[in-house]
Amino acid sequence: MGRRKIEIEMVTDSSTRQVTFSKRRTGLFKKANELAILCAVQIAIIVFSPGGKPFSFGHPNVESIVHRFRNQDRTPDEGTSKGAESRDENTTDDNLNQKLLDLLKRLNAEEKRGEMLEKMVKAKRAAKGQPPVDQLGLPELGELKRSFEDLRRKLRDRIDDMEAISSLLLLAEH
Amino acid sequence: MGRRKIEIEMVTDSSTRQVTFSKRRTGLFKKANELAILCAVQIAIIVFSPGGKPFSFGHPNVESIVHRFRNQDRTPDEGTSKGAESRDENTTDDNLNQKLLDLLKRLNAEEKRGEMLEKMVKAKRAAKGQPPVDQLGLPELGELKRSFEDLRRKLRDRIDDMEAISSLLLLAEH
DNA sequence: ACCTATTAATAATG
DNA sequence: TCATTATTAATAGGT
Repeated sequence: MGRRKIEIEMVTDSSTRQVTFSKRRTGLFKKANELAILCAVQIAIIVFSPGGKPFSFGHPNVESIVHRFRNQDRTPDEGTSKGAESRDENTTDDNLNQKLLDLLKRLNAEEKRGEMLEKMVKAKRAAKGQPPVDQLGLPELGELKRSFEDLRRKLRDRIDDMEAISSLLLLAEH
Repeated sequence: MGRRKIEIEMVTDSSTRQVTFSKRRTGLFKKANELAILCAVQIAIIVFSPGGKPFSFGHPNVESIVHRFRNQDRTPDEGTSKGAESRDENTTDDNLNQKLLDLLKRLNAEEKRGEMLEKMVKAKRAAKGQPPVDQLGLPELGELKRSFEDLRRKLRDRIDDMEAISSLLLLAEH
């Protein structure tokens, strides 16, 4: 739909590619907005430009949709209301209970990890008098970084768990 | 672009709305795929149908893009390499050092908080024999939920800190 | 940024 | 949901 038809393959000229990206990103976000309004649905788009810059569109916003997606909350409004739906509340509450236990287990694991990091830094400091972190050797720096990244990953998972639990608690509250 | 022009407002007839959703979702994903290929970029779309069912498109996949977005990793290839940039490394490293200390302080604070939660649950269990969480009274449930939400907030903050630290460590590694 | 010839998406219909 | 097609909307290339 332009002056001539183009093949769907990488645009080789980087300047042209950037222009194409801008135009098509605009078009895509416009389409997404129309879809959201026409059909009253939630939608999120994340795209990184050729230069690595993030662009996003969200209706109503990106985070809530990512969150909903991660928690896979199916809320089909297809209201085939079948009254008296086999009270499987026990299952739900068992899940909640199990999730709490898992969470606490992870809390302990990560406390240990946090202590490890702390010890590591302290050991380094003790060994070299009062050397700030920038005095650490390259290998240790790498190790420290990996530890942080690992811890961060675990924390993210834990946050997801907590969100799930919060939801369940909210439900339990009526 | 159909037999007649339509206004961008919610389609009232639910059947028509579902059809519109299907068609436009297909079109949107196709456009997203073209954008990804033409411009060699990463893109993710999450959309919930009018019935609440999740649909997603990801190039190369949704999760990695959401992750990259959350970590806000800017990797602009705009290589305006200015050599020898005024060595303010001391400032940077002092910041890093301070951030590490702050982080460790928070780690301790949250370990305590985690223990509190654990104690709370245990106390409840002890008091009532072996009652699962669903046996907690409403006030206690609310309290537990608030604790979780508070802890979650703190964890989020800590993740931000850790990301900053990771970046700094990456820089320090050259 | 803007223009516009041309292609592509899609609303209505079967 | 699938196919057709009249019509509108997006956009490639040029300025």
